[in-house]
Amino acid sequence: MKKKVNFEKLAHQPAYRVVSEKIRNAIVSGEIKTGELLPTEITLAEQFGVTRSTIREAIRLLEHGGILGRADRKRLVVTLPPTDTVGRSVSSALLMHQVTYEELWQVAMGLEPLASKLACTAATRKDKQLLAANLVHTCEVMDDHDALLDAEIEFHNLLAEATHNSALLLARAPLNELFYPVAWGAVIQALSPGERILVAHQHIYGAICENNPDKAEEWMKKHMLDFRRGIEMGNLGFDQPVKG
Amino acid sequence: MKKKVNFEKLAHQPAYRVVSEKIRNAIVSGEIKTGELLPTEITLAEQFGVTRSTIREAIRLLEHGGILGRADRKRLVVTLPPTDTVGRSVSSALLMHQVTYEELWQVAMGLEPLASKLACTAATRKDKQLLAANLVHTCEVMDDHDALLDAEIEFHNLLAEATHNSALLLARAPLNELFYPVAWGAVIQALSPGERILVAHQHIYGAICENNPDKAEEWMKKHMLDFRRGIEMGNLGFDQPVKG
DNA sequence: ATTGACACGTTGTCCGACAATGCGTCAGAA
DNA sequence: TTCTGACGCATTGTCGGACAACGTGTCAAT
Repeated sequence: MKKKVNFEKLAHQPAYRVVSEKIRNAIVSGEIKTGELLPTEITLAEQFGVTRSTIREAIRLLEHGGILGRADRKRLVVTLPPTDTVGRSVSSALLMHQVTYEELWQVAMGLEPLASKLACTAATRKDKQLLAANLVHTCEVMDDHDALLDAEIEFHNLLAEATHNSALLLARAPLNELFYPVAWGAVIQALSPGERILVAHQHIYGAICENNPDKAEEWMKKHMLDFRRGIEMGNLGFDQPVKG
Repeated sequence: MKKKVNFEKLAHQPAYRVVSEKIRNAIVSGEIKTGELLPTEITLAEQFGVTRSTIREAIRLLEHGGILGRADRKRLVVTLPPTDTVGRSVSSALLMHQVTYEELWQVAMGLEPLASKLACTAATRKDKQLLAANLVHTCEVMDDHDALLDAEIEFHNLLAEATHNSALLLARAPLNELFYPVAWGAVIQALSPGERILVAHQHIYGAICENNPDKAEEWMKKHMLDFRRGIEMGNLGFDQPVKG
C-alpha cells in the first residue's frame, strides 16, 4: 500500500478578501451596529496595515451585497440589506442558470400559499389596511393592463410582508423581480382576467380578516392554478427560460 | 398655484459602478458566455478609458455575486454563480435581519415538502443512487452526532438537487447554511433521534422510487414536524434570532 | 521524458497625488 | 437675528506608476 502524503492545498487568500471577511464578520456579529458609520478608508487602512486601494477593493466586495450603503454619497454606513437589493443578485444568478417559468412557478406554488396562511396569524391592522387599499385600487384600474399588473404584484408583495417573515420575503424576492412582471403581464395582456384576479384576492383578504388560514391557503392555491391555466391557454412558453 | 420646477435629482454614479454594470450586462445578456475568460485588467482599463484601479473595484463588485470566478488563481472567468455563493449573501442579509429559527422553519415547511414532491417526477437514476448511498452512510454513522448531522443535511440537499429546479435550490440555500447546521445539530445533540431521522428518510426515498409524490410530501411534512417537536422538547429557543 | 533556467504576462499590493464634494465654522450683509 | 457666502477640512473617487508574486510557455541540458 502506497503511503500518500496528501498535503492540504494551501489557500492563499488575497488581502482584500481577508479584509472583506473581517469587516463582514464585524458587521453580522453586531460589533458594528446597523446605522453606524464605517471608519474612513484611511483609518481602516492603518488598522489593517494595508493600503487604501486594498481597503477599497474589500469594501466593494461588501457593497454589492447591500450590507453597506451610502449615508450621503460620502461616508459608508452599515445598513440592513433591503430585500430587493439581495433579490437582484439572486435574480441575475437565476437568469444565468436559464431558469424556466415552470421552475419559478413551482417555487411560487410552494411559497405563496404559505404566505397566505402565515399572514392570517401575523398580519397587523396596518397590513390589512394596506391590503384593503390595494383591493380598492385594483377595482379602479381593472381595465388598464399595466396598472392592473402593478396592483396584482403589489398584492402578493403586501401579503408576503404581512407575514413579517424576512426569510420568506427574501426567498420569494426573485418571484417579484423575474416571474410576475413577465409571466403575469403576458396573461393579463392575453386574457384580461381582471375579475378572476380580483375575486381571488378578495377571498384571500377575507380569509385573513376572518383569521382562517386554511381558506387563505386554498384560495391562493386556486389563484396560482388559475394563473397557470392562463399561461397554458395563452400558449406562452411555460418551459422557456426567463429572459431578463 | 405655485409652479414647481421639481428637477429630477441627478444621480452621479461613480465610474466603478458604471463599469461594473456594463460588464454585468455583457455577462447576463450572454455577450460573454459562461466559461469565457474576462479580458485582462489592463485591456479593460484601456477599453473603458479608466485606470486599472477603477477596473479592479468594478470587478470586486461582481466577484462577490459569484458571476465571476477564478480560473487558476490568475485570470478571471465568467462562471455560473454556485448556489452556495449566492446563498451566502442571502444568509448574511438574514442574519442582520435577526431572522428567527421559527421564521426559517416556516420557510422550510413550505419548501422541503415541495422539494420531495417534485423530486418524485424529476429525479434521475443518478439522483436516486446518490440518495441511496446517503441512506447507507446514515446507517453507518448513526452514533456519531457530527457525521449524522452532515448526512442529514446532505440528504435534504440531494433531494433538492434531484428536483433540478435552480430556483428552488437558491430559495432554500439559507436553510442549508443557517438553519439546519445549528437547529438540527441541537436536536441531534439533545435527543439522539437517529432512528427517527433514518426512518423518515427511508420513507421519502421509497416514495420517490415508487413515484408517489403525495407520499413523499407527507413524509417530509412529518419529518419536519418531528424536527420541530424535537426543538420544542429540547427547549432550544425557537423564537430566538439565529446566531451566525 | 524529465528537469532546470529564464523571460513574459497577469494579478496583488503599494505609494503618492489631485479633483470633487459634503460639512462645519465664521465673518459679513439684509 | 437670520441668511448668505467664503474658507478650510475631511473624505471619497480617480489617476498614474511601480514592484513583487506567481502561473505559463519555451528551450536547452540531462
